[in-house]
Amino acid sequence: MITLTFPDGAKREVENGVSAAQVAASISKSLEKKAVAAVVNGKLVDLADPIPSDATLKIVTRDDAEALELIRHDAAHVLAEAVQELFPGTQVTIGPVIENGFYYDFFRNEPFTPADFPAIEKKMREIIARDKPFTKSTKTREQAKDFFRAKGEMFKVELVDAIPGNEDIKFYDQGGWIDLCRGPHMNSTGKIGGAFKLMKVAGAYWRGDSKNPMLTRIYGTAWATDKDLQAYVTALEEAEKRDHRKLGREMDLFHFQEEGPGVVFWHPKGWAMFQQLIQYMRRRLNRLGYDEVNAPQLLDKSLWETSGHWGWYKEAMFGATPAGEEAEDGERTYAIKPMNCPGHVQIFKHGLRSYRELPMRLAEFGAVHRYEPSGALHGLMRVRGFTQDDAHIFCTEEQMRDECLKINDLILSTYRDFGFEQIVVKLSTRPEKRVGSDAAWDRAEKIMGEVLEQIAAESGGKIKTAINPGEGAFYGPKFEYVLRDAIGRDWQCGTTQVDFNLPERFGAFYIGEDGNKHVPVMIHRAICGSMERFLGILIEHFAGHFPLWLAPVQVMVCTITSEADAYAAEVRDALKKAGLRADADLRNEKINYKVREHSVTKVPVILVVGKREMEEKAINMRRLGSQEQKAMSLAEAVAALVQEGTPPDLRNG
RNA sequence: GCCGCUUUAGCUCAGUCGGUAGAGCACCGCAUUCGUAAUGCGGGGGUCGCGUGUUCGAGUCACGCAAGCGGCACCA
Repeated sequence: MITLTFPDGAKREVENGVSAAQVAASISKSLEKKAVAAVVNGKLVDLADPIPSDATLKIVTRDDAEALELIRHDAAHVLAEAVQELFPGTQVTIGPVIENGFYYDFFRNEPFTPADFPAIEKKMREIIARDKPFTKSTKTREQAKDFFRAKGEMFKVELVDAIPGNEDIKFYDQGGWIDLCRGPHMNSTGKIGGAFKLMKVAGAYWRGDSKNPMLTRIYGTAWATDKDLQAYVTALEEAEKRDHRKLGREMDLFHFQEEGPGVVFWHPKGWAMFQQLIQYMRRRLNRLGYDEVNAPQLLDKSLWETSGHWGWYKEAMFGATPAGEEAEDGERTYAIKPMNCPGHVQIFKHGLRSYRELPMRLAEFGAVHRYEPSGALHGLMRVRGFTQDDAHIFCTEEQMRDECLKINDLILSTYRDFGFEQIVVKLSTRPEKRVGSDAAWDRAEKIMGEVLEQIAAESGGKIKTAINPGEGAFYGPKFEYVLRDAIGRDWQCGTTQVDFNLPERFGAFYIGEDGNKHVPVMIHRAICGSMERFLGILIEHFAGHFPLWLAPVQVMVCTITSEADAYAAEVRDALKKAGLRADADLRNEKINYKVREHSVTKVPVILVVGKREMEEKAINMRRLGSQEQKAMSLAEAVAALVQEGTPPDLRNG
């Protein structure tokens, strides 16, 4: 006999090796019917699995949170069966659960298209209606491979080979259709229900490697209830509405055009925001002992050979030579900078540096260009020309830890100023492609690891941390700061990279207290990362409804009749004089029309002026997203807007 | 870069079987001076992404290229 402990603490003695299904049946008829899987000792398992020893047991019903991933996983299997039934000869590969749904990768000479979805979904519903049980069996490695070879499923044969030797080769049968699977599954296909939908087709490399063949991936979403599915679809539509490319056009912030793939044309309004962002960062850096510099856009490629970038990243760099055939240095190849570090090392190297000058913090809003793969480009989020809020800190090894913590404070407080509270810090360790000795990497990673622990400890559990093995830069380990936006998407923005290599490669040194030459440690760091991308994130985070200090046009003064034109200009000028970005709409249009137009372009404050206001030196204020009207004197309005429009770093308290 | 899809007016989109292009908004003009999300009337605007081919004839069909979109891969 074994003892089972239920979530409520109740215990029960049962025969050794009974299944959760039998336990459920022994508790009640209704539980037997509702049970779809079980959690044994914290692990999700099949309902039919025998329970070998004393354990905690939770019977999972379809309504439980644990069932959702099973619904999705089971749906992936049903998708594969449906596809093979409809399109014989299609090979199946893998079909995992992902956030909000599942996908399945198929190999077929003809690609699928969304036009195939209705037929596939119909077939899936048929299979679900059959409500066949999922039954598990195991095969030996050879049996498994023979089984798939016989069916021409060559990708599956490869998968069998990839399963670690100590693991069972498990199969799930769902009414005759059988797939290799680690499990677990619910007890029958009928439990999947109807709240699923195929979403899109896409290409994906077999086993995630671009050297492998391309498969066709079908993505689906699946939920416990139709209501959840509908909520998800609605959320997607909402996300689409705040797409920064759409808002960028509607708000007249920027554009792209064919002659400049991946480079931004910033319009006056977008550039106003860009400048606000830079000025905010600049003020913060000034107070923290950074010196702003500017290094050349174009430098002889030898500098990048020295840094190692030419070796690793040549394919992703823009080269440049003089265009005239008669040019004196026609033979020389320059590179447009993809990074600011070599430039900053040159500034550090210029003149003899003393340990007294350390830490030396050189900051630059550096425009860099990278030849990103065409398929990677995505609005402002991934571009070929962008501006980094970059800085390099030259310091001693002893100062490194403290500098990393200061950078951490700067990054976290910056994100807070923009309303990002949920942040994850990840430590990326040495990649395969790297420079420098293992001893140097050991030291750097050790210190970074300790700093990471300190960051987590000091945040009181608010900041989550993680390790990304092998994801570091080629010259050193790095912290990646990932923030979560208003609709739950994660973005990697800030980064801190510790570098024991580049200063040495460039022959940078300082004179120490002992009178000898020492190589400094270099810390690379960015807060926003790319200003373009950060603005894209802000646009989507705020859905265009920016806080007043960031809004491209802060105030629009609208007249009701032309009688008030002169007064409206006076109001606008008063606002401008107070440092606000204001404009006046004196067009001969109805006030409804003006209110609508400026609301559509998301101007946060509309000041309406008519005869009444003109006579009283007053305004009538309307805020974006509200229909409320507030009458107040012009002086009051200016004072209130100046107060509200003050950037967070300049506010008192 | 890879797979798939898309590209028609500034924007959103229609355009049948291959017969020489259309709407709404925007823009311009006139009228209207009006109190918080679209005033009316009139007008101008397109080498149908670029190129080649098929055809008597191409926005429409084929091929190539480019850019964009959705993924994958990549992201110093």
